[in-house]
Amino acid sequence: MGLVGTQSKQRVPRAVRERQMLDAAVATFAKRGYRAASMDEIAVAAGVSKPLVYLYLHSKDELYSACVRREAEALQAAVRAAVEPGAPADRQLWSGLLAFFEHTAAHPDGWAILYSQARTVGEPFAEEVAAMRAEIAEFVRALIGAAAADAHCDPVLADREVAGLAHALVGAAESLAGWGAAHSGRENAATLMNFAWSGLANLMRGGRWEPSAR
Amino acid sequence: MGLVGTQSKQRVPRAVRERQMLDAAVATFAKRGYRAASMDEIAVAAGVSKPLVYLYLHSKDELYSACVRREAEALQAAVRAAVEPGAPADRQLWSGLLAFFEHTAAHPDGWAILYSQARTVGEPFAEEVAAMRAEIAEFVRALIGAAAADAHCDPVLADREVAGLAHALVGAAESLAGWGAAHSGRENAATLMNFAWSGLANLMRGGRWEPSAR
Amino acid sequence: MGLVGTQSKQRVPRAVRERQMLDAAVATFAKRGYRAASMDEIAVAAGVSKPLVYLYLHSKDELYSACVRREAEALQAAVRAAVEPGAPADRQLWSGLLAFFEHTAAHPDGWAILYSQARTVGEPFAEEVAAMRAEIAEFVRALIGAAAADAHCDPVLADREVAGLAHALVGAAESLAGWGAAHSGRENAATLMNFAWSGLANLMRGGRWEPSAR
Amino acid sequence: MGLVGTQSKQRVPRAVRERQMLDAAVATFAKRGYRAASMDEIAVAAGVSKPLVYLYLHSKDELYSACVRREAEALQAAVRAAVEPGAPADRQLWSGLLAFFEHTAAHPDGWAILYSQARTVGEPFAEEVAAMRAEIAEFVRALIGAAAADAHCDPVLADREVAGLAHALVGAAESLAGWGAAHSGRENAATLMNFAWSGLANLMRGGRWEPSAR
DNA sequence: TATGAATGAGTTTTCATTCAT
DNA sequence: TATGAATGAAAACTCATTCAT
Repeated sequence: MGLVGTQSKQRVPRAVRERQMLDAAVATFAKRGYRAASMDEIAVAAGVSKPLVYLYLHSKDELYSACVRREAEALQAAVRAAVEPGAPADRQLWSGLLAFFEHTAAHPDGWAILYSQARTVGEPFAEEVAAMRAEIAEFVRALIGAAAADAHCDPVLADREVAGLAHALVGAAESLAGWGAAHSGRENAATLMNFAWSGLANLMRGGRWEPSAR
Repeated sequence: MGLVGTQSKQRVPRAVRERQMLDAAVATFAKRGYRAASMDEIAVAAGVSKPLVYLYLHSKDELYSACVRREAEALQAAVRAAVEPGAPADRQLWSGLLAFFEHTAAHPDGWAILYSQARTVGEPFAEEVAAMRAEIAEFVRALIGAAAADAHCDPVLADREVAGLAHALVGAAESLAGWGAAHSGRENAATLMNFAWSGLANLMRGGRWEPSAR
Repeated sequence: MGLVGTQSKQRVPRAVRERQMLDAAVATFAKRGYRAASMDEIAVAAGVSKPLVYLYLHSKDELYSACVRREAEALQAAVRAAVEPGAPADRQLWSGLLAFFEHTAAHPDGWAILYSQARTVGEPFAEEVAAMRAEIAEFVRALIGAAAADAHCDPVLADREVAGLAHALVGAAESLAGWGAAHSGRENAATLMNFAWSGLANLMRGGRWEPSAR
Repeated sequence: MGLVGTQSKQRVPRAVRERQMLDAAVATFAKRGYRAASMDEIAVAAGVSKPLVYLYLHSKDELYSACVRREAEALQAAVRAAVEPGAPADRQLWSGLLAFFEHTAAHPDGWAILYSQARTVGEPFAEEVAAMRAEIAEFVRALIGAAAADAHCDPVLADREVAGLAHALVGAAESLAGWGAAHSGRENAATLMNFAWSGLANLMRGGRWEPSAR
């Protein structure tokens, strides 16, 4: 006794324990989903007793919210850190996408919580996730807007159209992140840029695909 | 007694009852999510007793699977019916997208089950949904491949690249279907075509966006 | 099989089951108190499973409220049935007290719920009990008022004074009911009448005990 | 450091800390009831950590018992101090009642513990309270007995009858203390004396109310 | 003297599912 | 075909209590 590692009831500072719990919760929620994950399982995964989880995180809802907040902030931080503010719009978009795919590939459980699980309607944290998604979409929207301004694009794009494009791009990225977990972030980012960028460029030049256009 | 409308415990043919139950289940699952929806609530919504639901649909899982199957088939049928086999690829894509957006807008509960709810991992029907999604992606992939062949596109697109594009397109459509519920299917479809088609066209011509391209 | 009494899972009509549950709940709450009584124990005492208790009575709170309501109504009915409306006030009071003591002696558990347990502050049914007590006090107050009017009592008794007397009488009766559970209702009623009635009579004649009166 | 008021973990003598804890416990038990009050809440209210409460008071039960004991002794001391041993019986009763009502009005939380909460059967301190109540009743019984002896009351009152009267009086006082919290102790005491004393006097003179007495 | 960290045991409540008719 | 009656199993959450410092 007295040796490091001999602890039976480890005494660990609160901050550390909270991180352990969040780690365990993210993994468990990712694996099972919100409703199917039990507090019991999370506590076991965290290596503590259930009451301690409640003492620190208060409820299943708050625990999930804390997970979502942490993972969303990490993702946003990664993307934001990657983007060089002064660079041309396509460069910015590329950097952002690259960071996005690399982060989600590196943190699949966090991504599962943000994407697959948290969409679930009816749960009390739905707005937390919706807000994060809206923020990301707005970020992309601003990028597209800036690019359009750069290009002096003539038949100005309607706001609603830009917003729609942003949502489409976000959805495409999310889908690729899920599908392409096995592929490198660079490949995914390139796919999306190829897919989207010349479409955007064309749009900005005033070109439009017309349904009647045979 | 015996008069039409006087019976309280109606004897209704099995097929009709089953449809009532599926309707109620789809609505309830869409509103609450799989776990949160209770068989009690579904039975009440269907206007029958719980044992009858079990008699016909056997279990919550099977019930949900039946819902997913029905809604997935309806969506696929709608898309397939809209596409003219002989038409040029862009025309086919346009028709498919239009049908997709119109169907999801017309059946938001069905769409919620396919998209939001059913993604939830860990649930036993996850594969049902994944399969449907894969089928749709494959359909799109085939379209793109056909278009590429049409265009005699020279630096042949890698299979993996085409699949990635297909997934991106599907994700973009899904995202738009959720975001743009308020907008007309035609608008959404146009947005996506503008967004995606010239990118594809450009790709087929061998143009590529390059990260190094400053 | 087929013999009466061979049931393993008895099928009993809802009304009967509800009464069984209320009986068990009254006994258990009386023995343990509201918080200390567990739904498990009540279910076992009622000879059913816990879910059935919840199916019929919805929650511990509602269950307790139902108990209080039932016992309060029974007590009030017993007292009210015993009082002859036209009789002189002392006669009415006597009959009421007698019925009160006999009923509480015959239903000690019900009385425990109304008196000992239900006074507990902080519980959500407190007002239910307070209301019943107020109703009884009001009934007595009316009796005293009527007696005073009968007696043409001269220095009219202040309303507040009458109300105070009524509360004192109720408290005395409650105390006796608890203490004198072993004694006959008739004895208890006589004790109270002797204790209280000539005091009232004296008051009505204008006599008052004065603190200064050595 | 070392300056008065600078310490955060105050070193306070045991006696003082114990009083703080009892004060907090009395207030909390009064507000929530025995079961609903948590040791956590009490510790917070006392401004100390939970282990310290256990160090000094050992368990929830013992803590509650200590509260009951302290409040009961304070009430008894107040009543006893007010009664002049040599005075005539009615005078003694008057002084005791007055002190009782004034003390309970001044210490409503203490009274709540003794009266409302502690009656709860099934809890391990029930006897503590019952003992106190018995002691008070005995005190009153002695007073009545003395008065009867004073009055050379002829048809000697049976012991059981005197005890019953004492209990009735105590219950009346308790009821008034709860109902009449808003009224002055003097008013309440006067109400009771008027209510009870002439009844007692009459009894002692051999007068009895008879059920048959129409 | 004083406390942050930790838990075993128990609570109320819900739900998918079945039996007897 | 249809249902009222019934339950096993498990979930979220709380609490009195103790250990290590």
